Amino acid sequence: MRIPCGDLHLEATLESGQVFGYEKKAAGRYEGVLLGHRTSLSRTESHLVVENGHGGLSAKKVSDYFDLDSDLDGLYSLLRGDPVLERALRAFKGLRLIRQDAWEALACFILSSNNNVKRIQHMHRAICAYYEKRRKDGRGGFPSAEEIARTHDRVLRELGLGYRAPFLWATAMFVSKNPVYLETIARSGYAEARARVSAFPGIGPKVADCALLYGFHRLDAFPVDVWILRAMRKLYFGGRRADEARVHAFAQKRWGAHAGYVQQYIFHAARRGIYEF
DNA sequence: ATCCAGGACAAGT
DNA sequence: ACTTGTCATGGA
Repeated sequence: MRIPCGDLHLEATLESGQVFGYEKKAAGRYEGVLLGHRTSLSRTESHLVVENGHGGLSAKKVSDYFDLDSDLDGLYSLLRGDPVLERALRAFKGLRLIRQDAWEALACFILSSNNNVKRIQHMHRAICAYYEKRRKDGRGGFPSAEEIARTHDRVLRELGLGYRAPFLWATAMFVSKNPVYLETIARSGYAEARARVSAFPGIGPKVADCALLYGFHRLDAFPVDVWILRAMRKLYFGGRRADEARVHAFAQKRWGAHAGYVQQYIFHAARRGIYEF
């Protein structure tokens, strides 16, 4: 399948810490389970190339997944008006926020606390492998809340999740017993949605923002992790030790509905050494 | 070996 | 309201 798209930075999109299920197989080529389908992803100059052996994926679903129908011109003009953000734009224009599965995003970012991207990817791979192996059908991808809730949390520890295992298990239990709750969150305003997500065990303000941004496409969410904190302190607070809450409030006031995208560009630029800390 | 990683949480000021 | 110690685990 070939999808016309001039403005998608595939590498930045898949490697900027918003999804953990894609492996780079070669320069510019990735493999992973996209909306439940095993795929290989790559680009030409003008198209996104999706190889999907078993079928079942439509161009529209993929286009929606990569947010390709959203016009980013408003974001780009905002980024160009700020010398700090302009540098990130120049490096990673076409970085897009994926509309990934809400449950998977929620689960993955429970695993992200006090952790690094490489090991989160490793945990994701271990979890998928475990559940794929014990399924009757050959279905791939991240386990549903029901599947995880059915497992003993000792299994999750053995998969290497550490102290996060009981957090993930308890959240899976709640979500599987309250199947419409994620939709309730999706319909809530930002503050209420953030409070609801934060009520899950192992989810505080930062992970809640990640879940809202990546799992619910709430573009006003602004996750403040250690990278964002460092970058924002240096770039916007003159090196002062502003805490997470102040940085969060500053970003939402300054960037509003674009805060989530701004965060993604700053985060990736900081991690890739654009701002040289 | 010690420190750090897309933090959360409880306990102590 | 703000600071501190602790929680598994692997890589640097």
